[in-house]
Amino acid sequence: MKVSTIEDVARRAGVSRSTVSYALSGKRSISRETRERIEAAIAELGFTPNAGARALATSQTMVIGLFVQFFEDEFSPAMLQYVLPISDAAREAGYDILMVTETDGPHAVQRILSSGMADGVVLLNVAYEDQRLPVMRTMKQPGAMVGLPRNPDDFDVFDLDFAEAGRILVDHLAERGHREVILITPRQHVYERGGAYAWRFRDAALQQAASYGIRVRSYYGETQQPLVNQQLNTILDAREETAMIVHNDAVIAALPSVLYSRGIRVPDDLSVVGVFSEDFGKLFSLPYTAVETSPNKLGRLAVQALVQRMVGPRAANAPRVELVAPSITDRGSAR
Amino acid sequence: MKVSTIEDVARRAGVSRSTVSYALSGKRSISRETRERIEAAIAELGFTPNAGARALATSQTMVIGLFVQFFEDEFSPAMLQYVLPISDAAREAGYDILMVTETDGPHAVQRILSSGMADGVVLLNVAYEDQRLPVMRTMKQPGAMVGLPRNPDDFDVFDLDFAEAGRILVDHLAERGHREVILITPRQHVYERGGAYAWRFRDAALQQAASYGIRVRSYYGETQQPLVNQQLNTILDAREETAMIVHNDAVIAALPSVLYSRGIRVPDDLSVVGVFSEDFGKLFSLPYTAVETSPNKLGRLAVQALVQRMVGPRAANAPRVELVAPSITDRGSAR
DNA sequence: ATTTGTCGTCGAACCGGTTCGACAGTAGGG
DNA sequence: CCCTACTGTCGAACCGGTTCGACGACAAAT
Repeated sequence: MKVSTIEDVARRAGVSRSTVSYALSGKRSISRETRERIEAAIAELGFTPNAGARALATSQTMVIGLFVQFFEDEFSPAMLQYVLPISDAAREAGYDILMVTETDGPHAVQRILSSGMADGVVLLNVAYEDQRLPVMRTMKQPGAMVGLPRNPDDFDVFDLDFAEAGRILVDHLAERGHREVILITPRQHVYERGGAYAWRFRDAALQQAASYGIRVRSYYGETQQPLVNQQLNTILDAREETAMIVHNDAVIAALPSVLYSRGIRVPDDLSVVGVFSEDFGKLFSLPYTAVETSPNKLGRLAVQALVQRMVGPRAANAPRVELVAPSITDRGSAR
Repeated sequence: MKVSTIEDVARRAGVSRSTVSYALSGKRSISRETRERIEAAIAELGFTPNAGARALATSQTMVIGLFVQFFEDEFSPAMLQYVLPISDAAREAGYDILMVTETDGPHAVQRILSSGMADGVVLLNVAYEDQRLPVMRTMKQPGAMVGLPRNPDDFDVFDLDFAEAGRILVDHLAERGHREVILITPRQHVYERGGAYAWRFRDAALQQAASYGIRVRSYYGETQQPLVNQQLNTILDAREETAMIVHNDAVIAALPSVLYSRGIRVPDDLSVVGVFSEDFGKLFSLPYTAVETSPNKLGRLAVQALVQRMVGPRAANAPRVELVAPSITDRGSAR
C-alpha cells in the first residue's frame, strides 16, 4: 500500500533513477526495450511522481491560485459562473486550482505566493484600488485579473466593457422612444469599496441618456431580502417612468415576482432591461432583454493569458488589458 | 527579488539550517538571543518556508482536496453553499483547498492523491454507488464525504437525514388536515444515477403519508428552464390536491413566479412546503415553510472530521456516519 | 571531584524528484 | 581503418526544507 517512488521503479526496471526520469519526460532518448521495461515497472507499481518533490526540483507546481472575494453585499451565485470555467480551463492546460476565499485577500496572496504553492494567480472581482495588487507586484509569479483596477501594471486584465454596456442599454430604450428611465445600480457600498464596474456602467449610461435628453432617476439597489422587495415596491409606487435599467443581480432576480404581484406587465406596462449572463438568466427564469456578461469567456481568457505567461519566456509579451465588447440578448422585454 | 531560503536565513543569523528550523517549529529549545537573531533575519529577508520542500520533508501538504461534481441536471447554486463553509473551516484548521471539478471524478481523485497533492479529501455530492469510493480505498489519505453512499467503509460521512425530513414535512401537512398532496422530487436521472438523498426522502415521505391515509401524487421535477415552468403549469392545471411538497431546487426557485402568474395564493389556495437552506431561501426570496438542509453545518462537520483523521494517530477513532437531524422552519406557507 | 542531566547547536542524512556532465558503445564519414 | 558524432545510460549534485544523533558547555546531584 506504500506509494512507490521513482527509485522503486528504477530498481525494478534495472536502470538508474535518471533514466526513469528521462523516460517519463522524453527529454533524452531512451532505447525501445528500456522504455518498455520502465513502463511495465511503472504500471505494476502504480507509480505517480510526487508533486512536492517535482515542484521542489523544477520550481513549478502546476497549480494556479484562484482568489475569490465574497462580499456580504454582493450576490454570491454570480461568482460560481466564473469559478467553474476557470477551473475547467486550468485543467485543460494541465493545472490544478487552489481556491482561496480568505477575507483578508492581500494576506492570502502573500501567503500562497511566497510559500510557492502556486505558479500564478487569477484574481476575481478586482476592485479599482485592489489591495491585492501591491502584494502581487512584490511577487515573482504572474497574475491575471477579472475586473479592471486603476493601474493594471504588469498584469493581464479582462473585464466586460461596462461603459459600452450602459450605452447599449440606453440606446435600446432610446430607440423605442422612452424619455424617462429608472436605473437601479449596485449597492452604494460597492461604489465606495471601488467596484469599478459599477460606476463605469452608470457614468456611461447617464451620459448617453443625457445626450438623448432622457431623464434618469437612479437608485442604489439593495442585495438582501426582504429589503430588495421593499425597495422595489417603494420605487414602483413612485414611478412615473416607462422603462427600467437594472444593473444589480439581486434586484433583477427578485423583479419578476414583484412585478407579478403588482400586476405590472412587461413590456406592456414597463420596459425592463438588465445586465446578466445567459446562465444567470436561466437560473432565475428572467425574461428580460439584457447585456450578456460572459463570465465563462472572461474566466477562460484570464486562465489562457496566465498560462501563456507562466510557461512562456520572461516578459513574453506586453500585458493585455481587454474589455470584452458586450452583446445584447433581446428577449423582447422593452418596447 | 529572489525568494530567500532557510539557508539564507541561517547564514545571515550566523547559525545552521537546523537551528533555524527548530526556531521555527519550536521542537527544540533555542536560546533567547539566537532566536531573536533568527527572527530578525527572517523579517529582513522576508523568508517564508517553501511549501514543496516542506511537503517533501514532512509528507504533509496542508492541503485538502475538495472534489465537486457538477451534474447538468442539478441546480448549481446549491453547491456553493457547501464549498464556502468548507473552505473557511479548512483555513481555520490551517489547510488550503485544492478544488477539483473534473467530470471524471474517480480519475481526478486518483491523480491528486497518488501524486500526494493533498493530505485528505472532502467528496461532495456523494452518490449511492459513488465511483470515487473504490479509488479512495486504495489511497492512504483519509476522506470525508457529504452525501450517504451504500458502503461508507472507512470514511466519515455526513448528510441530512432526508428520511426524517420527508416525515417531518408530511407530518406538517397531515396535522393541518391535508389529504391529497403533490410531491415534486428531483429529476428521474438523479434516482438512476444513485443520488441516495432523493429516494431516502421520497420513500419515507410516501410511507409516512400512507400511514396517515394521505394520497400522494408524485412527479419527477425538471431542472432547466423553460421546462420547469412548463411542467409546473401542467401539474397545476391538473391539480386536485391542496398541498405540495417540493424537493427540487430548480422547481421551488421557479415556483413563486408561476404561482403568481396563475393567481394561486399561498397558503390560501395551496399549501407549499420544501427542502432548502435558509440562504437558498433568501437568495430566491422563497416564502415557504421548509426543512433546513444546513449545508454549512455539513461542510464544517466534514472538514472537522477529516482534520482529526489527518492529524490524529492512525485509526484514531471509528468512522463516523452522521445523519444530521433536520429542523423545520415555519414560514407559514401551509395551513 | 566525578557523574549525570539538560540546554543549545551543528552536521549529515533524507524526502523524491530533475538535470548536467561523463562515458561506453556503435554508427557514419573521410 | 581511424576519428568524430550520436545514442543510451549512469552517477552525482541540487532543489529547500525536517529530523536524528552527536557533542560541548554548564549546572545540579552524589
